[in-house]
Amino acid sequence: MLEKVQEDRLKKLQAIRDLGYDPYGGRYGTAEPIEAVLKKFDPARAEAHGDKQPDYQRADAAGRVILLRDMGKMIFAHIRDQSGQMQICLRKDQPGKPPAGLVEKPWALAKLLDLGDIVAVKGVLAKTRTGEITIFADDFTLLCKSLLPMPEKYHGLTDIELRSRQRYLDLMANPDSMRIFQKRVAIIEHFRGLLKGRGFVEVETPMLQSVYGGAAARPFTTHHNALDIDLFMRISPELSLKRLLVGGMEKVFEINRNFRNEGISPRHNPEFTMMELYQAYADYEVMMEITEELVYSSAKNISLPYLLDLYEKQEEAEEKLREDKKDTEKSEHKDISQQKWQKHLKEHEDAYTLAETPIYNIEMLSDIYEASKENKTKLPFVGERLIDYTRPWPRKTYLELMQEYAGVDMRDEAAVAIKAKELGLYASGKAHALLVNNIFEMKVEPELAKMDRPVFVKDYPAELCPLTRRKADDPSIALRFECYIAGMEVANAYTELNDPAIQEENFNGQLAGEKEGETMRVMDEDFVTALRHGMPPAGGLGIGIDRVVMLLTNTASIRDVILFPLLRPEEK
RNA sequence: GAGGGAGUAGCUCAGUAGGUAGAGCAAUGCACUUUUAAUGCAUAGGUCCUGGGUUCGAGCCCCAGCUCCCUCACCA
Repeated sequence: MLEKVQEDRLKKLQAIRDLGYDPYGGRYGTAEPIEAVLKKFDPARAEAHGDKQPDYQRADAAGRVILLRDMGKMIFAHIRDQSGQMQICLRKDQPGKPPAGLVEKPWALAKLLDLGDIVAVKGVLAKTRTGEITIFADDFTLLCKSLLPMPEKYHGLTDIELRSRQRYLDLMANPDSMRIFQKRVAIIEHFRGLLKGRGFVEVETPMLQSVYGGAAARPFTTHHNALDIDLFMRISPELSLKRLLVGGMEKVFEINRNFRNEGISPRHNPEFTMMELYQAYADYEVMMEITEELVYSSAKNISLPYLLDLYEKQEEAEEKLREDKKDTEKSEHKDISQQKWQKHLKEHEDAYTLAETPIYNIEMLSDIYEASKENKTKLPFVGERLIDYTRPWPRKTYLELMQEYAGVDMRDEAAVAIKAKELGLYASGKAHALLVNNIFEMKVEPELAKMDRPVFVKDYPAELCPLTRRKADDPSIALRFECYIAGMEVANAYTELNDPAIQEENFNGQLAGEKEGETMRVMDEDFVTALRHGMPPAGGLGIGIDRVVMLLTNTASIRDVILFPLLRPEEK
C-alpha cells in the first residue's frame, strides 16, 4: 500500500520534471508570513466599486498543503506555515474573467498537487462566497514534492509513541503540539530574559565528568578513548557552578541537560532540562522570590494571554449562536435553520472543537477569565485542575507539615519510630532522617498534590541535605526548600553550604539504611579544595524546565514537552 | 521491577456467539470554476504484534514472548 502511494508520487515527480519544473524547488524569498497576510486583508479593497474592477491587494505566501479540494478546474487548498494557515485557490485561467488564474503549464503543475507538498503562491487577496480570506493565485511554485502520505487530516496522530518517534509528523499534523513547543521556547527565553535583567550570566559546564555529584541519582557511564578513562554523564551541574562562585562569578546560571539513569515515567525522562542558578551573598529566601517570579511571570505573560484569547473566541461563538437561534426561531423553514446551524458550526469550528477537547473546556476557561478579573493567575494543570499562581506562594516548614498531616513531631525519635512502624515503613537500624523522609512521602506529599497553589516546603532535616547550610541556631535543620506544584517537585533550592569541613564530613558520611544510588554523597576532593579557598555565602536554585512547561501548557506527559524523548529503538 | 489496559488498512477506529475482514480519511479513476473535515460514483489496499496450542475452522479462546499506554516503586 505504502509502496503504491510512493510509486504514484514518483510518477508525478517525473511528470513534474517533464513539464520543466524542479520538484524540489529552490530559494523563495518573497513569502509573507500567513498571519501577516490574513491581518493585512482589507475588505474594502476586495470589493468592486462602481464600474471599476476591485483594487485588489496582492499577497505572497508559502507553506505545506494540509487540505486539498480539487473541483476540476478549480482547486481549493489550505496551506500552513509557522505563523498560521490560510486558504489558497488555484484556478484555470479564464480570459476575460478576472482575477487572473493559472495558464497552461502552471495549471498542469497545480493538477499534480498532493497533500503534504510545500508550495508558494502569489495572487490577489479576496474573500470567497463563504467569507474565507483566500489568495487567488496567478502564480504558483512547487517548493517540495512529498512522497509519503500525511497523517489523517482530522484526527492527526494520537499515539504518544508514534508522535515522539516521528515528531515531524506530529508537528505537521497536530497544531496543539506545535503550540506546546513554541510555548516551551517562549518560557525558556523568558527565563533567560528575567535572569539577565537580574544581572546573571549564562555559562556552560561539563556534561562529561569523572566525578558526578549534586543530586541523588544513578549516572550514565561512558568512555573516552584517547585518554582511556571512564566518564559519567552529569546528573547535575551544581558542583561546577559553585566552583564558579569560588572563582568570583557572583551570579551564574545554566539551562541545560542533566542525565539520570533512572526509570521513565510520564514525569521523568532520562535526559531532562534543568535551570540551575547561584547567587553570591544571597540565601534560600531570595531563591523563593526568584522561583515565584520566574514561574509566575511565565504563567502570566505566556500562558494566560493565550487562554484568555481562547475564552474570548468561545464567548464570541456562543454569542453568535444565540443570535442565530433568535433569527431561526422567527423563520418558518426548518431547512433554513439547519443551514444556518451548519454555517455557524463552520464559522466557529475552532471554538467548538476546543470546547470538546478535555484540555480546555469552556467552564475552565471561564473560571480562568473570572479569576483574571480579580488579578489572579489561575492556570490548568492536567485536565481541569486549576492552580492559582498568584504571589506570594504559601511557605510551610517540613516540621509543620509533618505535624499537620502525619501527626508526629519529627524531632522526637521515639515518636517517629512508632509512627514508622504504624505505617509499615520501619526497618531496624534505619536512620531517623530516612524514616522521617519516608513518612513525609507517604503522608504529606499526597496532601501537597491536592493543593491548588504552589507550595514551598522549607527547612529539611539536615541529614537529607549534604550540600546545604544548616540553620545557625539548630544544626538539625537544613536551609533548603522544594517547591511543589500540583504534586510535582518543580524547584529545589538551598542556602549553600560553604564550610569545607562540614562538606568533607558530609561527603564521607552515609546514612544507615540508605540503598545504593540513594545517596548524593560521592566524594569530590577538588570541590572541597575549592571550598577551602573560600566560597561566598550564596543561594542556589534548580528548576525543572520540562515540568514547568508541562504545568503551563496543561500537558500530562513529559514526552509531549520534549521534542525527542528517549524511546526504545525500533526493531526491524 | 510489580499490577492494570492495549496492539486490526498509511492515519483514526469498528468487529459478531469461534465460520473466509469493515467504515471514515488518505490513494487511484471519472464528474464539477466559490469549496472548506467539499460532494457523488467507481477501484485498489490487510503476515488482524510474534510464536505455539485447542478446534473441522481462531482477529476472537488458551499458553509464551515483544512493544506501547496507565498506576506504583527509584527520581526531578
